[in-house]
Amino acid sequence: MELATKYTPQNIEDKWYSYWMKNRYFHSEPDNRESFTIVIPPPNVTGVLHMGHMLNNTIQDVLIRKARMKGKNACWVPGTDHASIATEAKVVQMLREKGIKKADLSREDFLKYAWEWKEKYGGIILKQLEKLGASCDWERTRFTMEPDLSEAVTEVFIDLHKKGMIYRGLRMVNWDPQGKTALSDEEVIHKEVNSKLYYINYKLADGSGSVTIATTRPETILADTAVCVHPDDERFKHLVGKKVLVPFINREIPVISDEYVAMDFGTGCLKVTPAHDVNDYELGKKHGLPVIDILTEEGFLNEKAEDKHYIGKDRFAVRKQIAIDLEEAGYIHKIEEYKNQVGTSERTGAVIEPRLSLQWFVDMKKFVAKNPQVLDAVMNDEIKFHPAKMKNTYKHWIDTIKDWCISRQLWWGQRIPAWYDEQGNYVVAKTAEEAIILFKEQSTVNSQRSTVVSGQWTVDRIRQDEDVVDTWFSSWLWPISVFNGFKNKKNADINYYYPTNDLVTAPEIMFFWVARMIMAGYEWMGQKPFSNVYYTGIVRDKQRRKMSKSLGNSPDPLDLIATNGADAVRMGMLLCSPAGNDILFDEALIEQGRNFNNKIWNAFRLIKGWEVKPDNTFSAEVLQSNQLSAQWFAGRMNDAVRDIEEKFADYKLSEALMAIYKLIWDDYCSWYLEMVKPGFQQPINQTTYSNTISFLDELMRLLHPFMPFITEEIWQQISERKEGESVCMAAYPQNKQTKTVDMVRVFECIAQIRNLRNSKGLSPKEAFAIGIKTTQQQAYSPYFFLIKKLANVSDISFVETKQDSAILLPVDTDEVYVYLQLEVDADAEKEKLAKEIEYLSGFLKSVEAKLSNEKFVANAKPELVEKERQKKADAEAKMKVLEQSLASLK
RNA sequence: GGAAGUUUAGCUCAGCUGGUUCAGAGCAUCUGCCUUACAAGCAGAGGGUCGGGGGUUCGAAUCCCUCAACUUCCA
Repeated sequence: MELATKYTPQNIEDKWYSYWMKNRYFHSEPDNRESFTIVIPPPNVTGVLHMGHMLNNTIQDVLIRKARMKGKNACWVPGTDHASIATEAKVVQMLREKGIKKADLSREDFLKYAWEWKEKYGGIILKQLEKLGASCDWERTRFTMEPDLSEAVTEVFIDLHKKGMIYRGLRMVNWDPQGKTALSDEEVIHKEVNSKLYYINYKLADGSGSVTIATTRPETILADTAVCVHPDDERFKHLVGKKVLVPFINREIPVISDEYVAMDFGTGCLKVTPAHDVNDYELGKKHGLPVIDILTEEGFLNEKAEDKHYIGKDRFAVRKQIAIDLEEAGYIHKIEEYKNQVGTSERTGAVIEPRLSLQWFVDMKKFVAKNPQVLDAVMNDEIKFHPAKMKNTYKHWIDTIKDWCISRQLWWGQRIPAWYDEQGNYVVAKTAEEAIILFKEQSTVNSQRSTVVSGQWTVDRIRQDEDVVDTWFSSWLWPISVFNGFKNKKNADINYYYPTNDLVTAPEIMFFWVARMIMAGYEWMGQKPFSNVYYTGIVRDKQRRKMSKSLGNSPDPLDLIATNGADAVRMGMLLCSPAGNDILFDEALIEQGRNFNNKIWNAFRLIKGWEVKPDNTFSAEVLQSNQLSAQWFAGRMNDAVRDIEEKFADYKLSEALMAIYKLIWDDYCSWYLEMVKPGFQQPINQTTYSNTISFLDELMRLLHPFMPFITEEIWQQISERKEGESVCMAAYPQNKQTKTVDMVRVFECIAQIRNLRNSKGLSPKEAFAIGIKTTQQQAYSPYFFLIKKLANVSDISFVETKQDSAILLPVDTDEVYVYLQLEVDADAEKEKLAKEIEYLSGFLKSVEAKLSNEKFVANAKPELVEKERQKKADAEAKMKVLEQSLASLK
């Protein structure tokens, strides 16, 4: 059957993925082999595959496939996380489209809809990963909200609470008025925005004048409870202790002094709004100021704002309106353009409102103090970061760690296992029944302390906390919970797979996830969760812009796969992504991958088309040449395998891939295949054919982790394979001791002749004879056949002197004479030679300078000095050749 | 405002603990070829004062100082 000249991945990829699945190659069960485990960074159930996922999962797949071929028991656990805010928003929107309001639903009904939604759409992203070729153990797919994993979350919450590392407290938190929930610090993204700085006059209550404050948030003046100046500020000293009136509502508030105020910012007078600013809150606490919260959970002004013009309106609408009103009423001193940082919600994009509320927190300082390995393991490389520079950022975060706000005012997620009685006392327990027991115990303890706590505790008289925990509070348990390490601490899976080996993730979630997994690992397993963390870059477009839906600059990965094949896309992504560097994605990269596919495909076509005959029907010359060629390539491959192994060890995947690319394209295709290729419609000898096939077999195995599909297709075709065999499970090539063949001079000779043809415009079809002057005939004599074949030379002989008409080509320290009746441009030749002599003499001079420098000879390592001497000798020999040929031109 | 990182060819990046005239790879570019595996290809070629300045050293892309630009993280 004739094979097409172009490789078409489409049918091939689906065919092999089904084959792999059918044979369950990706499924892992504990056995006596060494384990190699990766847990996927669970994508959101709401997610669809984007370029970042492509990169991230390609890398994981390369690592896991390689480990599998190395004979390890490879297990890549897939799954998704429930993404409480994002999913809840999606479900709310879906309901709205159906005309249902969330507020009209009970929690149970809402969750029913949410689960329905999850069942319908939650698996999309995992299906998409199959297209990429991801070799996940799909039988182990987990979801952060499935019962076992949820139970782990509850247990961990209770455990931490018992250990005193979870507390409930009234704090200033990051409030997302759109999601109507608190967020952790990590979920807030600071953005610089253009805004305005309003200078507003506050009248003194005694009528003796006014003070001017500066603010970017004039709507919050209605929540002001003081004006503050610096105690050393001479301008305002006389005002301290007086009262000023809040515009419009004329509330009397004091002028206080505190060193917190920056005298040189704005007017030096700061309005203090404890309910709506973190710093003001602290200031308020210090000075005993009242807290007036004028905002609702949606960010609308409430009745505490007093002025009915503004009550019930959105904070931004009020900001505009009040600015106008203040101006009209003559309160505005001036308005300046101003750039400031505004926190926004990572999920909804809403501007974050600092809000005082009662939330649950993890005491992170205590946690880290209890588990010092969290920092130490990373710093001493027990957990290696790739690239290592990420350690700095990690350390900084740990050193300045802040408490983690884990409660979310949502329904989609694990409900906080805290129970309240009618007096507002609470206990933390798994079930209502257990809570009641705890309440009773607590009451006994309390009454012994003679504090009488009244109350009857029954299931219907206590209520569970309405809130759920942060999704990351599930995710940080992932490497443990996917193996049921909480449910059954000693089960076979967790014993076998934990700690996992590699984690591949984006640097953006180092704090969200990586750091917290490390914390959880030490706290509950007493061990690190993984040994290596590979941080991928961010996928950007050519203009370095982050790829995003809103910019529309991201190609659809599935389209890319459909048109170019997964192998091409994988290669395109990997080639340009050294660890930790952003990748500037360009479809031209995929083209390179596609071309590479095609190159491999055509090499395969060539070999497949050969007619094979027994060795004894070939001349000794051909047999010897082919044997040497095979030896040479075996040596090259062996070097490459070693090199690739080193690059893998350093997690330099793009370099490893490049090494394979060059091995296949340059060494195998451009050199080896050309060396052994028989003439048109000529047969090839059996031994060479077998060698060529086994080389290709090995190359396919080397490349398989990067380009799984084409390698499988070809691997299956080049030899008889048994049912159930796959390159997935074939042994990864290993470095072995082989006899290397030095063909450097032969290659250079060929290159020089080709170069001559090129520069002289000679047809490659026109053969000519050459003579070689060398002291090392054995470097050439076995290769006459090859030189003739690859450089189209008709005859080769060793000579002592150059014929007048011959053209001289320097090859190392040898001379190659080309016998051609050719007009030689003597001047141009002379110039060329002169240039080279000049270069060499410069080189010699620098070497001699080194050698005559006593300090160099004295200080440098002896082998280095020896090397320099060798360099000198070589250069001198080469110089002689050049000078002779220059002389011969004269 | 605090911290870290980056700066090497047109582009993306390698260059470890100083030591081949050390400046390298892929892509792109240019030249010549439809040579029956592949034009998605073949054979070649050209491209860089290693961000600027200063220092240490026999010797600096590599170490130190300084300036500049960019990026990221934290507040």
